[in-house]
This record gives sequence, C-alpha cells and structure tokens, in this order.
Amino acid sequence: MLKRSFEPACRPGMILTVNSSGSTKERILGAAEALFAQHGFDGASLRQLTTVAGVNLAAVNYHFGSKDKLVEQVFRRRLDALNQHRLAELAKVVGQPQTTLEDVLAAYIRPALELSHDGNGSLFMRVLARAFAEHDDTLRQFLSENYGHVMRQFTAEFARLLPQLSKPELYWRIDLVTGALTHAMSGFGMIQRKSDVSEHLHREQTAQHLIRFAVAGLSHP
Amino acid sequence: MLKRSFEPACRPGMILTVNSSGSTKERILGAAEALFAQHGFDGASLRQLTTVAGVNLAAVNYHFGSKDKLVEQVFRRRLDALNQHRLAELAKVVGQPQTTLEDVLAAYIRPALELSHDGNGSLFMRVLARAFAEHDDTLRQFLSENYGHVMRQFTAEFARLLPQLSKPELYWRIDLVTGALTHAMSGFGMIQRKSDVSEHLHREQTAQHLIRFAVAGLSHP
DNA sequence: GCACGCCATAAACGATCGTTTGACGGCTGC
DNA sequence: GCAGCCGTCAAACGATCGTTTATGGCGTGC
Repeated sequence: MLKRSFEPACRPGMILTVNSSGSTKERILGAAEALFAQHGFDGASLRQLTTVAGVNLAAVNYHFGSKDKLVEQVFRRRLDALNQHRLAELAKVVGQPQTTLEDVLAAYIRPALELSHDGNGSLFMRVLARAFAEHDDTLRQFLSENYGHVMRQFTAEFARLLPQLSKPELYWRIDLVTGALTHAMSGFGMIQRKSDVSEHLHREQTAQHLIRFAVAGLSHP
Repeated sequence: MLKRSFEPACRPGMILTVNSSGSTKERILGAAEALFAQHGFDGASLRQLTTVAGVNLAAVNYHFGSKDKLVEQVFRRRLDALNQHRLAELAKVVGQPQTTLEDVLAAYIRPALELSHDGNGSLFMRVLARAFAEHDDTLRQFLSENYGHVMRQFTAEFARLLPQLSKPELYWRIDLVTGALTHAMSGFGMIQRKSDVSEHLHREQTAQHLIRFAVAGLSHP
C-alpha cells in the first residue's frame, strides 16, 4: 500500500527528465514538484530528490535552508504566477459593462487549467491536491496569508452575481466547486494524456465543461 | 510546513481518547484512523500510533503483519460497511416504480454523510480524501477490486436516468461530483463542530445541499 | 501437572531519514 | 599572486523509522 523504496522509484521509465537543464535551484524545484506529487512531502526523501535532479545531497539545504523551506518555494513558484494570472483575468471581465458568472468562473478556472496542461504544471496540481487533503493548519495559514486576497476578490464577485444566496450558502457552494476542480485538475495528468490529438481543442472542451459544471453548481435554485 | 515531531503530536488537547477501550486490535485501528487523518500514512509513525493506542510497539506487526496491512484494514473496516450501506439504499430505491436521480444520489451520499458525522468516521473521511489525492496505483487497484462493483452499479443507474449524456460526459461529471463530495465530507470534521445545536437538523440540511448540488452538477444541460 | 498456543513487553536490528561539516576547485577583484 | 566568496562534493552526524527477536505471564485442554 505504501512505498518509500528508493530503487524502484528511479526505474528507467520514470519522470526524471528533470535533470540536466537549468540551474541547480531550478532542477531541485522541478524534481521536488515531481516527487512530491508522486510520493508526498514525507514520502519523497532528499536523497531521491537530489538523485533525480542530478545534484548533490547537500545542495537542498545549501540553496533552500531546509526541506520545509523547499516545500514552501515549490508552492510559491507556481501559486504566485497562478494567482497573478487569475487576478489579471478577473480585472479584464469586471471592467466590462455586463459581467456574467461564466466570465468570472472562467477567470478563476482557465489559469489553473492552463497550468495543469503545462507539463510539470500538472504535477504541481497534484501536489496542491495533496496539500488540500492534508488539512494542515500551517499550510492553510500560508495560503491564506499569501493568496487569501485573491479568493476574497472572487468571492465578492460571486456574491454580487448571486445575490439570492446567503453568505453561508455561497461559501458552501464555492467550497464544493473548489473540491471538484481540484480533484479534476489533479487527475488530468492521467486522463488528458490518453489522446494527445488536437490538444488545443481538448483543452477548450475541458474548460467549457468545467466552467459549465461550476456555473450549475453555484447557481442552481 | 511539515511536522513529524513526536512530542507535540501528543499534547493534552489531542484526540487520543482512543485508548483504554476495546481490544488491542480495535484500539490500534482507532488510533491509526486518527493519526493517518492528521499526519498521513508516512507521517504517522508506529511509535506515535502505539503510544496513542496504549499498546506495545510490536503489537501492530503481531496483529496486522505490517504497517501496510494495517493501512489496508483501516480502509476495509469502514469501506465494507459504507458500500454495503450504499448498495442496500440503492436496492430500496430502484425497486420503486418511479426512481429519480435524487433518490439514487441520496443512496450514494447519505451513507457517506452518516459516516462522516459519526465521531471517528469523520476522521476516516479525511483519510479517504488523502488517499484519493495520493493517486497511488496500488490503492486504486485495491479500491477497484473490492468496491468497484458498487460504483459500477451506481454508474449504470446514472446512465439510465441521464440518457442524454454520452458515456465520457457522464463519467466526467461523476468524477467532478465525487471530487466535490470527498472534499466536502473530509472538511466536515471542522465545519460541523462549529454549531452542535440541533445536530440532526444540520445533518439533514447538509444532505439536502449535497444532493441538490450533485443533481445540478450531473444533470445540467 | 504440564505442555502448548496466545499475547504483551522490552530490547535490539539494520536501514533511512534530514541536516551538518570540512575540504576542494573555480572565479573575481585588488 | 593571492585572498575571498561561491557552489559542489563526499562523508559523517544523531535521530527515527519499520520490523524482528527473545522472554515470560496467563489461561486452556489433555
């Protein structure tokens, strides 16, 4: 059921395409993303990680200070870009005369979807799904402190577009939709790869499905 | 970000009410459920676990064979009952002349909700949410082998009630709904405790919300 | 009475963990 | 030329991991 073995995790067909490209810090971050997605934060050891990254064992503590700090940087690297992207998209649609729920949801979902379709980005979505499942208070606080304002801005927009819903009701629905999206995004790494034909069309279809699902989940009577 | 420290995990206000009740095996299963929910399968050590359970360190390997087997039993104990309950509820509604989507979803959701509202059962839902996020193939196979027939039965019923949806479309929506439910159930351990007044009413409201959300997510045009 | 299975216990096993250390080469600026 | 920082490296540190072993108490059946 559990696996922490070292050797089989490095079998030939593995991801370990991360090494031999970019600086040491970037290689570590890439390998960390892949191994955290596969084996979790506890399950992935620094020895696996540095082997996959093709760097020395001590490099992690030299460049990041500790394993925990490395975890934090793995989150920061992706979430900074993701939430910036989300805010930019949101700013675009709220400026328009007739903002719809679909527009706002697209601003929330599309950036995450693009990330999950971009090679290593899909691995990060799995890391994120793991993190949500952890229910760790430290992580919760980290997310709230650094990216809480984004969620608050979107929530305010949802509240404006769905005035018939009470606050608890709205929060609840947002929570459910968030769960569905996280679940879906973290799974795309596997589903999506089944047919790589017309990648762009597939991505557009996916976006439409997710947005429609979210609209239905948020606005049903 | 990560915590595997031993001492603070056993601070006074902790869950550790598990010990000193029931047989050794049951105490171990209870403590395992709680610690796996909090710290994950890798993060929870057998030494924490046996301390919380009030049993000897060797007891786990004596009664279960290994830590992995213990994990499996933690799943079996709850999932056997849960899926049996689900099938019983499903059998009730499909026997009726006019089966609705709400009925089938209620048969799927209510048993899980009851489990998540029952003390340690809510901890198990968190364990389950973790397991889903792991994306572990071994676990996937375990679930498919032992409980796949339940999901297949429900899926067939969904397909019968939603003939306008293509198979891929249906599977997708089920996946999204499953993600939302797992996310929600695993979170109830925290949300629900905020107001313990009229527990039964709250539970009924929750069930209604989840079912309506699922109906909307599955059957939107 | 006593041999035998069942279970709890303490102690130890080897392996692996995250982290630290000290030495070594390559580079820049004086 | 050489002092000084930077990044890399092998090696070791103590701690903790899952698992195994040896011992002994306790009850049951012959």
